Amino acid sequence: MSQREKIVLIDGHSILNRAFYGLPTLSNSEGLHTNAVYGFLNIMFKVLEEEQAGYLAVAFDLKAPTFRHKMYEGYKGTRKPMPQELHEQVPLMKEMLRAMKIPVMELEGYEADDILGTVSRQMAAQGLSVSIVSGDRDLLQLATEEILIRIPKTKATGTEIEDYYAKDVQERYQVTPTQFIDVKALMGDASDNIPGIPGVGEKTATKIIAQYGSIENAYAHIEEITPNKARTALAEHYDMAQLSKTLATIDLAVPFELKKEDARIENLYTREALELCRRLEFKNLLGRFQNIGEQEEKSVSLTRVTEFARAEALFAQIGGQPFAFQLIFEGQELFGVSLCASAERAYWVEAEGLLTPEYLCGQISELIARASSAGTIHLKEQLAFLDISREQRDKLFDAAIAAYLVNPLKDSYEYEDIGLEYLGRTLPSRAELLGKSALPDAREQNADSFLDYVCMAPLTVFAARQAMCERLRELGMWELFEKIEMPLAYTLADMEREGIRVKAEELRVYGEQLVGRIGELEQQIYTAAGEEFNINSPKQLGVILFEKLKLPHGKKTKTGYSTAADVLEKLAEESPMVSDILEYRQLTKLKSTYADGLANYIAPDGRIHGKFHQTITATGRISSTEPNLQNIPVRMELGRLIRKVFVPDDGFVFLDADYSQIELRVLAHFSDDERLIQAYRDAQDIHTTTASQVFHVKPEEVTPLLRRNAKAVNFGIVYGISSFGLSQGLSITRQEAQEYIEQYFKTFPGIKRFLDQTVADAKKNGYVTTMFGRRRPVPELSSSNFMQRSFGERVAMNAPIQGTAADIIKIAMNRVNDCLRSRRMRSRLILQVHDELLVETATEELDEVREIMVREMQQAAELKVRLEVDIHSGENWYEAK
DNA sequence: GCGATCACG
DNA sequence: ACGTACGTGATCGCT
Repeated sequence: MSQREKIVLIDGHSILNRAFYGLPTLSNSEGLHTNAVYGFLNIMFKVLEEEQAGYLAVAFDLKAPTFRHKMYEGYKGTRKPMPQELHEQVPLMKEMLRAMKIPVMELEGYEADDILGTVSRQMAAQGLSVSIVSGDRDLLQLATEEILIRIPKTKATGTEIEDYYAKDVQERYQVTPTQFIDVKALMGDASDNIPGIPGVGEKTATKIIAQYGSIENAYAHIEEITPNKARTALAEHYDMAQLSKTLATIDLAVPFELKKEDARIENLYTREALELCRRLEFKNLLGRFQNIGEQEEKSVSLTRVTEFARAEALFAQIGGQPFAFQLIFEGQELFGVSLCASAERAYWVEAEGLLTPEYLCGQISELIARASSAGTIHLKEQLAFLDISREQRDKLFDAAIAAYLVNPLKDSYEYEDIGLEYLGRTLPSRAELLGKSALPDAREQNADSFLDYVCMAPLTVFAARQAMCERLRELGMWELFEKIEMPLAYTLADMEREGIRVKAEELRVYGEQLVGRIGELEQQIYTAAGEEFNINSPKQLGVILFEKLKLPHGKKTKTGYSTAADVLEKLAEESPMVSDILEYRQLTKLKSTYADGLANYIAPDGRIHGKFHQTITATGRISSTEPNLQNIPVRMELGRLIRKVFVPDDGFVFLDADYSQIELRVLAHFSDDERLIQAYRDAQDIHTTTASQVFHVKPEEVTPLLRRNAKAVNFGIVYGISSFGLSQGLSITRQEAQEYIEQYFKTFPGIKRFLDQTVADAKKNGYVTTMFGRRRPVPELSSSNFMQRSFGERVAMNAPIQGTAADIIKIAMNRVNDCLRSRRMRSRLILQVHDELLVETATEELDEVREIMVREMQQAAELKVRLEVDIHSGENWYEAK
């Protein structure tokens, strides 16, 4: 390897561009796009490591016109503007370079190319070996025997770099680097608006220059040039060719000087750069800042406590101080508890011997009772072990819920996410510390990492809590957090503990009935197809339907023909087999997901204890898993029958209450639209009223079809209307859908005003909010991609509506649950399905519970229209709907 | 692990 | 021109 000192010169905009288009969209919690900066840094680090260079500088273009503009007004005139997502990353990139003390070279009147050309010559003259990194092949003209041009390619497998010294250019393009200019001048360059010679492309240009060496020499031998077309073109446009050559020539004598010493790489990993990497959430790069991390690392002492007396002393010592804790468990089994009352000292008390799980849980409950506050992560999951009285509840702080409210778009709210976001610290994740091991194995195999792991959560929560609370206050979400979301954690824990009773035997019988019919259909389908195949494979089904049977195929998916229900329904007339397939699909769905699926979740107590999640959805709704009890069939009768196996305990009945069109009512409230509000005040059927007003017919003349259309429009409005979406929903043309929408907005001008205003505000702020202050960031709104931006607009319209409805039912859930429990009633809230609550009601409490549910649901929020609640009782969920 | 499909609000 | 209705989760087939 050469002993000469090396300098790397980077073509800033060009590499940012490459990185931007080569990497998927990436943004941090502030909604800043970061993929170009990230990709740039990766390319930069890769090159520096490969070359072991001691010097580095980056050149950028400036906005100001260059000498080329003065020479030729069309120069770069029609170039596409940089997309906003890339544009906003340019200042971030420069900030990062400044933070790393890397010189940024810019000069008014010149392009980065000219600076790179000039500086590369200066450096080479000082005896350095020079590499220029660019995505732009125009720079190949700068290659010499000493100056290397490096062109990175972002591929799926990583970044690969093409290297060009002068001889490599010759080899690859059959011309010298200098001649490369002449080639470009002849063929022109659309992206730079270099005009070139009409009719001359790369092939001809290369041939001419390879033969004659330059445009000038070619012109001197103009009569020899072939083909004829090229000869006449060059003869006619020689002036243009010379202008093009001047435009395409990189200026090597720019009045700019890079001082070698300024470009010396001292330490890229400065504190400022670390801060910026944290802000941009470049997790993978943080490891490079290890030294700083270590300097920052305060000495934290972790203590494992296994003796009863020491545990007693510890609990006594923590006393009434604010603290953070984490119960560590798997399933029902508690392994111990970690806790801390300072950021420097954490303890792990292992459940062992005299330190029984019951004792530890009792001690933690006791500490909570004595303390003014206690923090943890994922409180709901720990409540099974704790006994926290109603009065103690508001002392508890769940950092996952807080982090979710601050940014509901993340997919994880573990301690490492919180450490990074609120403390700027990269903490080792569970996978890094323990791998895939179960807790007892991890404890045995690596006691030190296990101790690190269990202490991580309380230390993080203790340190981050204040910042998190401040952030919630700044964002106007403190009350939402304190009054709705934290209490909800207890309500959800109660619901999960109660579960819902399921008649296992009846469920089995239901499944058996399906099996018979599924077998019949299967045979019919095979017969019609003339062969056996897997009907559940869209791929195989597509081949049968659209290739073998030659049925007309509708839309396609990425992987082939679509066989989705809406496509098949339009084909049902073509062949009875298609109807069989649709029925087959329906039945197998019921069998696998519901009959068999649900049976797997019935616990020994005869009940299903599904989980409700509070930190999943972008809008504030809760979600349900293991199993999902929020998507039990109801729309089709056969599916709906499954609800008969969901039954109340003996001596109880179900009371099921649901909000009537809560989202449209929320919209009426937000929009203040007189007609919509009046419609609700008059207690009319809202879809009929909409149909009557939009289609200008008397209410009594609204046909079922008109009502159906109006209903679809109302749905569309709530989803963030678009003519395309509505046309899909109604199977009509986009033009017709557009007319419906225009008519609708004419009828309800307040709604149009509100939706427009909401989108405008969202674009200005970058987020939307609900009635109770819940936020949803909408980073898609600043996208230059039409599809993404349109999605952002629909989200901006929908999230405040869906989110406010979610806020309201959460309030109602807390109140209903609290009311039942504080009155010491036997009835229990057991399910929530977005606009519906199910209470397992003691027979003797039926009237009282009905009153409580209706009252609390109606009064959960005060809107400009009444919140209507429909309520039904029954011996099972089917009857109670 | 991901796409297609379909169950719900 | 672009080409989707908003929000979820479970199951299946396939790579």
